[in-house]
Amino acid sequence: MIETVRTRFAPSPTGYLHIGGARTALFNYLLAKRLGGKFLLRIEDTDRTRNIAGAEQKLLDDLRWLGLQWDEGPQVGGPAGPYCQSQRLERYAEHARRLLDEGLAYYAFETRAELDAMRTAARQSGERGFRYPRPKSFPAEADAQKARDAGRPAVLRFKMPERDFVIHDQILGDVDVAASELSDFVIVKNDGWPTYHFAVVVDDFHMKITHVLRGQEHLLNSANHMALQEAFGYPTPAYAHLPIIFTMKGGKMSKREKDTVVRDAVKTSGLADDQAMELAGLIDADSYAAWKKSKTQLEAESLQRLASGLGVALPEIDIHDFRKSGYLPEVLVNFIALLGWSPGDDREKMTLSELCELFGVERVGKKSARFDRDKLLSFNTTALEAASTERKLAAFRDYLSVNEAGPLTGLDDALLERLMKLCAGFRTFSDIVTKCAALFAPDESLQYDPKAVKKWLLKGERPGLKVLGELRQALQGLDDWSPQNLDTFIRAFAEQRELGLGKVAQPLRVATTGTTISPQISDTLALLGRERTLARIDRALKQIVAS
RNA sequence: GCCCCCAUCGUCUAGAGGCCUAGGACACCGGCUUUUCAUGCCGGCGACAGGGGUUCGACUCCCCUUGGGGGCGCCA
Repeated sequence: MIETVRTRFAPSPTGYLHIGGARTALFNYLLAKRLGGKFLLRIEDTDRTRNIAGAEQKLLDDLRWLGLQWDEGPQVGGPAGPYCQSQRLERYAEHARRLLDEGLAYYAFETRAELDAMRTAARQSGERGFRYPRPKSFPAEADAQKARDAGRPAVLRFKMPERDFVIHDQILGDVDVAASELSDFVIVKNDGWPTYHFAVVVDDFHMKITHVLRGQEHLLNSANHMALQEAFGYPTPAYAHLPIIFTMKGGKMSKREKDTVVRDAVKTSGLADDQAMELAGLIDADSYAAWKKSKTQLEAESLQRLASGLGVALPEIDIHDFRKSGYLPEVLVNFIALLGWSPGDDREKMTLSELCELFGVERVGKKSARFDRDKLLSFNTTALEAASTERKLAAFRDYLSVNEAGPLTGLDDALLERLMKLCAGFRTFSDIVTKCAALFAPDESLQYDPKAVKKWLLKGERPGLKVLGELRQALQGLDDWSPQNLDTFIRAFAEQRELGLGKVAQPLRVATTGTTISPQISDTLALLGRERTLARIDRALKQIVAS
């Protein structure tokens, strides 16, 4: 009988799904679909200190948003559940018991500080990395209790076989791991919870996982896992270690990139420390100093506050970031698929179902892939252009739903559709917002971009202001406020004064939107309506002349 | 420091010894379209890291060097 292919994605609930995780999830999903198997989702929440409330739900939402629905896992169930490791503790305990009874695991009582000291010493003196010194004889159960009573930690370590391992990797080929590189690693923590290495082996077996696709940073871990599988008599799944995703600068793409961007912005802005701290809403000068020296990361909210205070945009890292920026999920899926994989020809644009047909581990490369935001943007632009109105409308609504309420939030479908038409060529939904938000904001809140005002209204002899005044008068007499008529009117006006259209449109645009960016001017005015257009021009005339 | 992985245009990649004068996409540069922004269209620039082998022949195979990256947790 041919074994059913079963893959899994096993994130830990520490935040939103990020690009690297999404790629891993996607490849596992594709492999399962390609081979007619099942894709499972498992939550690895064995680190109680790192678990973040609500993160699991976010993870699931992001996965679903991408269209990567799991066949078994949280919220859908399945025969191998529960699918949260925190709900499978008895199983790990049984397995630990088994190893302990067979003399394949033993208690260890070092504190973290002691271990740190041992590691430092090992790294300084020896050429080898640190290996935990296995005791001649293993402590008894009673010793563990004694240690705990004395306030010492008690963990369980696995007795690593003294031999080399060969990882048969479907992407990298055979990778040798020397015995000297392996050590008696911890399988049960002091709090009684399993470590990742331990839980993953137990669960992958009981969930009948046949293929494990994960990031290359896990490569050497596989030896640990194989040793454990051997100890339990469990088969080793097929391994495939995916190339790491880099930032354009090189180096693993991680949330840290956000810190880097803001840190650099703080430095170039020359902002004083106390001002920066106030912006970020921080009170602890020491932790701020540590952050500034790249030693720590700021928590998301402070980072966001600091970034917007400095007027810099945080780079998108999490899938949710891209969603908020107005990317299409199908584009993200398409683009992420190309990070380390290619169909083998010049084809680049593919839907999820096409990917399901085409995907294969054989075509996954070994080289790490840089995440090229420009190319993603281009993909999004093209896809948006090609998408049906219904699709775009739904996506636009989704975009608005994940962004804080703005001027466009309450608009009806007809209006949103109209905006998309007027903004043809937009690259993300955010483009539409930047282009149209001013039109739906209250007149009083209008901000004038000083540069735009200077260039189009105040420069030289102020021809712009003069034109605007004349325009105001002429517009006053115009009753048919349709875009067509406005267009005719503006063209005629320009022709009459022998002015280029820009000389007419730009002063109008600045006066009515405060910026040089908006839909075509006739549409801009039509959208605004007669009264508001005139009111805005009056307001501009008054404010700018006064300045 | 030690171990492991990787190496084709700036970036993602095609290339499985002769198909390569190395193809595509993004970026970039130039031009066109244009009332702003953004699209769109046309054209251009642009790579086999270096050195040794193997072979009639190497981008493709082997070795070394160099460069890049990852791992070395009671994180996953």
